[in-house]
Amino acid sequence: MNKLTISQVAKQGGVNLQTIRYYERQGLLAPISRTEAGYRIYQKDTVRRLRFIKRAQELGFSLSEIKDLLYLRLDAHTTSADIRVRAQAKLADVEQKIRHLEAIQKSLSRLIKSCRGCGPAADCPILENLDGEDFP
Amino acid sequence: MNKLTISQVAKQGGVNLQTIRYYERQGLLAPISRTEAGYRIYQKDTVRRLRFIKRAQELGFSLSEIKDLLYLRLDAHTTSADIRVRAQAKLADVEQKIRHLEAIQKSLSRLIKSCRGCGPAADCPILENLDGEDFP
DNA sequence: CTAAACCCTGTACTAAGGTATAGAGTCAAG
DNA sequence: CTTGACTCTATACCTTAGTACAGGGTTTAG
Repeated sequence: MNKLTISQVAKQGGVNLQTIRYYERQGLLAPISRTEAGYRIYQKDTVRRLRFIKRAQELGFSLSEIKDLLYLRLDAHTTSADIRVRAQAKLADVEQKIRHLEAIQKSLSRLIKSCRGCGPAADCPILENLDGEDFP
Repeated sequence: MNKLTISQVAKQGGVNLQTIRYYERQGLLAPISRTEAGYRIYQKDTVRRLRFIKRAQELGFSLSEIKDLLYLRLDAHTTSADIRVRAQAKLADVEQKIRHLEAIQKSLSRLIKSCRGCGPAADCPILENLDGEDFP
């Protein structure tokens, strides 16, 4: 048998059962058919797709971006270059976030250095800085 | 006059009027009093506090953390060291996020390098990797 | 035959940080 | 006195990625 119920898919994919239905609503995952009673029927392949989704998420892709990737893959006109473009855009995205966080890191480090950590909070250079006026 | 209406505060603070009320609900900002009709009355000081909130947000603090900072500052027992501890925790937090994103960056870069960008999507090493099985 | 275990749909809830709208009251100018 | 600008509260909506529950139908084991 190659057929799976929703709970088997969830268990094998390591996700919550509700998540499967959620992915279906989001257009990421569909059962191949239904039983007469309306129960969803899946193939073994679905577990593979779940893994695809999880890995892409780990790389920072959102569900809607992952949906795009999945549809791109289905389209015979899609080339390897098309996929690479998505990956490059995501990389640029991630690098942007890193730069932003590094700027925050620098500011925080500077503030922490400026604070000797003694005296009342009223004199704390960190709070003074947040208050504005004086510091850059 | 040192009194401000809600829309004056919003304009001077560069935020939406609704945001002022939202911050009040979150315990970050309170009017000094109300008119007989129930209109909020603020001081000039409120604009300073708004600036405090915005700067702290830029440093990656959440509103609830900012609320903590504000209450800490009000407490006469709070020392400069208490504030520094918060800043250090936030710095650790930010550095953790940077490391996470750098790991993603590495994986994406590796995948992009592995893809020559030609041929059909079916042969794309990026998609193959997401599918699993072979690659780490 | 019945109870447990499963499945269905639809809805509501979570975090965070707001934004928008409805319906009502208030205030100042002309 | 009316119009427009302002304010009030309460509620709903947005994003993302799910989770939970209610109320019902189905399937399977004993």
